[in-house]
Amino acid sequence: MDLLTGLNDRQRDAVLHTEGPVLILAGAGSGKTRVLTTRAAYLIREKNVKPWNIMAITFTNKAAGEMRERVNNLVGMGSEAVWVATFHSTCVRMLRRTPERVGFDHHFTVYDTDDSKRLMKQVIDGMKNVPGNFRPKNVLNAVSKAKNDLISPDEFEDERGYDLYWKSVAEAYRRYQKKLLENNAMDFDDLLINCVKLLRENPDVLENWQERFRYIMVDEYQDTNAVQFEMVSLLASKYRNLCVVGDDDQSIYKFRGADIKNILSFENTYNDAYVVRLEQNYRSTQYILDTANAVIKNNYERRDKNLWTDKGQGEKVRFREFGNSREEAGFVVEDIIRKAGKGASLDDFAVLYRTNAQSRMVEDHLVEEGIPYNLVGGVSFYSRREVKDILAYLRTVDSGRDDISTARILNVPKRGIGKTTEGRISEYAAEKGIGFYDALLAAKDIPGVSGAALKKIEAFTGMVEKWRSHLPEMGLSDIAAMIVEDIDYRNKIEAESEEEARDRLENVGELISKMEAFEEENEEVSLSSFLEEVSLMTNLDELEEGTPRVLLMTLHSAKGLEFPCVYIIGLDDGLFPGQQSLASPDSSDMEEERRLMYVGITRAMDSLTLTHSATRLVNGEYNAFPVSRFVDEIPDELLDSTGESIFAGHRSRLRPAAITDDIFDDVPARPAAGSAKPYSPAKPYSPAKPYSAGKPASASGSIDYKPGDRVRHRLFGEGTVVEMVPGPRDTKVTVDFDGSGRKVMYAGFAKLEKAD
DNA sequence: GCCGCCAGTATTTTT
DNA sequence: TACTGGCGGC
Repeated sequence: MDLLTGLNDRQRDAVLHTEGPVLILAGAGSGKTRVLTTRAAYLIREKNVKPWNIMAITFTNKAAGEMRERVNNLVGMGSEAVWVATFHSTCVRMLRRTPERVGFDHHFTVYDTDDSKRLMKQVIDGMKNVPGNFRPKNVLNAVSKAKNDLISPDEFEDERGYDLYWKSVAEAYRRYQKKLLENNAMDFDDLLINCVKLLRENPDVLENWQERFRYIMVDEYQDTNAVQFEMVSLLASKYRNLCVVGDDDQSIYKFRGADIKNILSFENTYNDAYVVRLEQNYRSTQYILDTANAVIKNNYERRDKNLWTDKGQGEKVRFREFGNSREEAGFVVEDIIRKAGKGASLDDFAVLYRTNAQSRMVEDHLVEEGIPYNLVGGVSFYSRREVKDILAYLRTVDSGRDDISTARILNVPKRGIGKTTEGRISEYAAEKGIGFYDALLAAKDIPGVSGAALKKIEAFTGMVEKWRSHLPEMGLSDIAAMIVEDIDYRNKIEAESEEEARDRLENVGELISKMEAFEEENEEVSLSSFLEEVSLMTNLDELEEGTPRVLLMTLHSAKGLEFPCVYIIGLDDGLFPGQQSLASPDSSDMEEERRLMYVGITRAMDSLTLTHSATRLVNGEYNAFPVSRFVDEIPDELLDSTGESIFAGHRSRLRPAAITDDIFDDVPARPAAGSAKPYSPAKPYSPAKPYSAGKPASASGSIDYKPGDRVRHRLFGEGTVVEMVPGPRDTKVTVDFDGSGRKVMYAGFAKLEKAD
């Protein structure tokens, strides 16, 4: 039974209990992925379950990827038949088999948030008598909420139609769904909803999938919403071998429709459920865990539990206060430098914050110090304009029913087909009940489309038809290259904006490389399959390993990750917990913020630092904030907060770090935080590309050294340049450091100085 | 049809 | 502060 060696009793229990409903309450860092993967292997090896009868569902591609790899390693032969996928890709795969059952054809496309917004805008523009303040984003939010609760447009109107505003939302919702169907497209929510619909309305299909998935495991169960719950329930209702894993304390996606009650009341839904609690934490030190426990126990809506570890006490959790956010960020960066100087790898560090805007200040300091970092979040590669443009071309070529994509590129790059013409075409399309692209093909019959416009439209459709005719024999990267060539993208984009052109073209190049890679990795490549994979990608999936770098991300993005050394910045009442949760009459909003804090604390393995800034620039104006209440919830004996506060009363518990702290032993003393200096804006800089790990903020820095030269680095001291390789964005420099050995770094980031 | 200016707005976001 | 979207002038 070598599978079970190394597991603790509880974990073993969870693995061995294979039949019937099982709830695994897995605290942070308690080895749940290991349990899930071992469980799959155990089912196959010891219980003779066929690999294809096992399904493991996760939320992120990343989690699915990790699980896949570990299952492959444990199971060996046949492991690829185990179904490991995200909710959304599971739905796509199920829907692709029989899309006609829910009114779609095999080429259906998946709309991302941007596409959905465009569509909703079209819908609203086509409506009369809309209320003021009727913006696509707001309407879409309401619609998404309704969808997550499985409420149809009609039900929505029945429930809330008495109010004029909500009546309009219901109408927009209805029209939006109709348009999606006409465009043969589904938004993210629809993937789940249509999947549930497919299973509910087609007993034969349901039966088929139930037979296929006899053992179902769901990861991060606390984040499931009503639709996901329904989908899992349907699939599991025949064999009832449903094993869910989660931690109610880590439920942080309520705003996306996640319902914590799904995990809290699992035993009510399945009254014969077997419950296993995993409470031994393998990640953090005792001080860190005690801190996490102290904070989370203030929540009412949770299952009581107590995480423990045998890792030892460790260091106390540090808390530092500053007068402004610049000092706060400066401290964090100096501290990282200090620790890195003592031998820590930059990969050991993560800086976590509540809102994305907070990254800027830290980025400034990192850039200034020449420390590589990677920002998770922001604009993802696949949402960049130029990438979406090319993808829209591909989608148009692929299906011709995706009006949003076709409309997007009709005049991109500019070819003189403006709003007026576009309006006439969509009007005609609506009149005839045909698609936008088909209306373009019939442009000559459209009244009001003049000779010049007609010529341009025909040139456009001519190109699309040509590309389409090449589809059968050409690879998709070749098609893409052909498109870029035919539309003269290079010149057009350079004419538009000299400055961004280089970046844009690089991104387009990268997209084509990704296609080539996709063609190499997959046996059966079609344009549709590529577009499908891409539509379900997120910025978290673009995180590449490589040059050691500090990670910057929101607390939300950090869930599921761990780091030896974690900084949580911005512990200000009003920022974290946020203003809305403070003002909310619903205590569950504050509880969600607290869970977020819990998630943040439990990311840390050995070292955790919390910081607070008394003043902060928010939305362009200065605000003063008290210390976060979450800090107050940590008992004094767990905190290293160095002295007492010089702030008058309130919650501050300490004197500013600079006065008593030895942390700044190698930097000039700075003024006390209490005497907050007036803010001086940081010097201008260009932010790093979020998706390009460790690449430089500005590649333009002058390089005055060459292989063989002696150079000096901020962290590693002096060394000799061994090699310099120019890369797409920056030059990779290899240096043999006298003290720290050989390192590879990007020139723009490393800020090497010539030493002689 | 295109470009530029002004006004409005601003958490978190697995897919 | 920083970005986006709408509208008016050319």
